[in-house]
Order: sequence, then structure tokens, then C-alpha cells
Amino acid sequence: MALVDCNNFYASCERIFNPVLEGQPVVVLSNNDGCIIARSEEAKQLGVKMGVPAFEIKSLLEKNNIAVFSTNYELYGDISQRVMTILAQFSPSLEIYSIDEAFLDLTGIRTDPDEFGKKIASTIRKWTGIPVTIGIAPTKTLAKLANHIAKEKGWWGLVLDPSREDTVDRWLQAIPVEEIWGIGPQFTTFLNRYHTLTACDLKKAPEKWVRQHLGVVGVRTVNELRGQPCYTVVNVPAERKGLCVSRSFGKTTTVYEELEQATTAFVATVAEKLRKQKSVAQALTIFVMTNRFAKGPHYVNGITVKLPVATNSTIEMIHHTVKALKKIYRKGYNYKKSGVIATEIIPENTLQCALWDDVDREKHKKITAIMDNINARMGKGKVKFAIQGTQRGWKMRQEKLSPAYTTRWDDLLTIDITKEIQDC
DNA sequence: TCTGGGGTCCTAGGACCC
DNA sequence: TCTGGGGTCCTAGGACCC
Repeated sequence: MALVDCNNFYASCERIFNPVLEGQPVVVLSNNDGCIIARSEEAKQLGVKMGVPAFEIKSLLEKNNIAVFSTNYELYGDISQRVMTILAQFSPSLEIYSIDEAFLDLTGIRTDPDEFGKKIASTIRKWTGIPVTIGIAPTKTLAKLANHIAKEKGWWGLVLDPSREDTVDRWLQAIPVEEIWGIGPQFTTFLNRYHTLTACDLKKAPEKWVRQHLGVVGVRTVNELRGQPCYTVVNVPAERKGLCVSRSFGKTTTVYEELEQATTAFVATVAEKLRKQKSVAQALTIFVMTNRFAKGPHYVNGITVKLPVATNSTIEMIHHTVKALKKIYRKGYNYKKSGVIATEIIPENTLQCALWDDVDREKHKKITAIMDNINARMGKGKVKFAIQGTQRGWKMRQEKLSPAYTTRWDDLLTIDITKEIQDC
């Protein structure tokens, strides 16, 4: 089992097309330019912490001349795909675990793991410009830990060989429990209270006690630490159980129409995603909320509606969204965020007809197909429904957005070589 | 002034069934 | 006075992940 993890992924993506940033501190912000969500090694060294609001460390960023970027998901998603495509060439069994991580099943691979890992790392680096770290071990949890150790040491990767239990244990003794995959803040507090401080301590904890306090998930984690696999590489991604699109607004609004424009735009994206994966939803949850950090009256509310017929039609979903929104909207609040969650998702082809169905589904299908087509060719959001509005007063702040170098023709990198030619 | 977004799995308890 | 035993399904909430 190998875990390949891209180093400081978003920051590394920004560097690909901006090589002057090599060796320089770089950070990437969350939506609305809110929090720090990625940091280059140099930024970490300067004490920039993960997840802190950017405004809190404004002077730190400025003083150290740290390059700051708005999140550019379009770019990162595309680079991710390229990395995963390359990884797929190394093993027939690949699980894309997140945008910057993948597990590889190494069963049947004859090459020495050390050599194999190095080869993967150098290939990704060469072909995409993204540096990666690789952890190799008998279980996912141990591969994660191996990866963690290698990252801390600045190595290409690390192979944890289970036949050398003493060496494995020595590594585990150096790792605090909170670094273990599956051990979060709550479990850490609990374990530390009982003097279980390191990965090695947890590995040796009695199963009954673990079962009682950390549940079956905890037992699996312990077994995995002991080298007994509880999780396998999942090749084909399971069907999504829910699909959520929600955003905080660039600025709050009290106006119903603005809330409606934003929320119908979100549901349009939900429907589009459903169509893309050829599935339909049977229920829809619509929610709104005020700024949880702000003073003043707070309001959070949501409604789940069962759809009369499972659907992925934007038209139909907008209809239900507006109805729900009108029910939960209360005048006088400063709305900061809204969202739409599709649930009870099933494949499109299992669609059942309702007895009384006055929706012309064939027509909806044609319209949405045409819209999807245009938007795929001309750019996202080129054609949309009137209710989504054109003002986008709610749209998120992205003041430091880099170009979508690899996915938009207009953003293609141009290099001016006239000077070089003249110099010749 | 400014504080992200999108997921998974497990468990306990209630409603209901025979 | 005395009041079984065994299920299922659903939901909300908690814990975790990136």
C-alpha cells in the first residue's frame, strides 16, 4: 500500500506557472479570501498557521512579503487530474482519496518499494511540476504515518517494513496520537487523559478499552497500526450520498431577491453536477444563515423537500428551491450564507414515473442538455436562468486570483520573447 | 470591514412492527 | 400486584477526513 500526497498542493500549483515563487513563501486563501488553507514550506517556517483568518495575520503576511493567492479551484482541479492520470500508470488499483492524495495498491508489483516510490515521485515532479511525498506500508493508516514522517524529514518518502517491527515501533513512538489518521481532537484529549500519547501507545492499547471508548472505528485504527489491514484500496468511487453546494457571500444581504439569486445559482450547480454523473435526487435541502461570528441577531434555518419525482432538472429544482426559500426567509436578518443539498441520489436510469406528473421531462432534458453543452464550451455560467440574476452582488471576494492557466483559452500563459530575439 | 466548503461513517434513541 | 422478546427503519448528532 502506498499513499502519494502532493506537498502543499495549492501553493505548489500556484508555483508551476510562476517559477519566481520557488523558494519564496506562498499561501492560498479559502473562499472569500477568508482563511489560510495552504502554505508553502517557507510560509510554515514563518509561523503562518493553517486555518487562521487572513485579516488576523495581515501584518505577518506583509512584513515577510508572503505571496498571497485567492483559491483557484479550477486550476487545482485540473492539475490534480493530471497527477492522478500519471499515478494510474503505476498501479492498476488506484484510489483517489482527495484532490491531492491517492492510495495505490502495490500487490503484485515486483519492483523494490524504495525504487518504485522514488520513480513515482520523480515522474510526477517532472511531468507536472508538483512535488509529492510517498508513504509505503502494509496498511493505509501506516502508509499515512510513513508519509507524515517523510514529510517532516523532507524525504521523498518512507517505506515501513512490517518484518522489522522494532524499527516500526521506534517510528511510532515518535508520533503523537493526534497525527494518526482517524484520531481527531476529541479522541486525542481522551487518549492523553489516559496517558496514551504516542502511536505506539495506542497500538498497544487493549482492544476492549478501545472498543468501549473509541468505537469500532477506533478498533480498526488500532488494528491498522498493528499491520492488519481494515481498509482496502477502493478503485471505483462509491455513489455520492449527498451533493452540497453552498457559499458564504462576499457581503451580507437582507434582500430576499439577492438571497434567491445566490441560492438558485447554487441549485443550478447541484443539478449540473447530478447530470454530469448521470444521477437524480429524490430530496433537496435548502438552508440559509446569518454570519455566526457577527454580533446581532442570528438566524439559521433549512427545509428538506421530497421531490415528487427524482430529478436533475435545473428548472424543476429551482422551482422547489424558490418555494422553500420563501418559507424560511425572514425579513430583517443579515444573510451571510446559503446552500442546497441534494440527497437520496440514485442513478438516472432507475427513474420511476409518478402517477400525476405534469412536468414535461423530455423538454427539460433537451433544454438542460443544450445549456450544459454551451457552458462546457464557452465557460461556466455563460447561459443561466433569469432568476439567478446578473448582478451577483453576493459573489465571493477573490482579489488575488491567479489565471486558470490550463483550462481557459483566455488565461493561457503568454511569453514575450521579443526582447530575447532582439538580444540575439 | 474581513472568519471555507464538501464529504464519510457510526451510534443512540424513538417509532413502529409482530 | 403482575406487563416479553425480538426485530426494522429513520433521524439527529457526533466524530472524523481533506
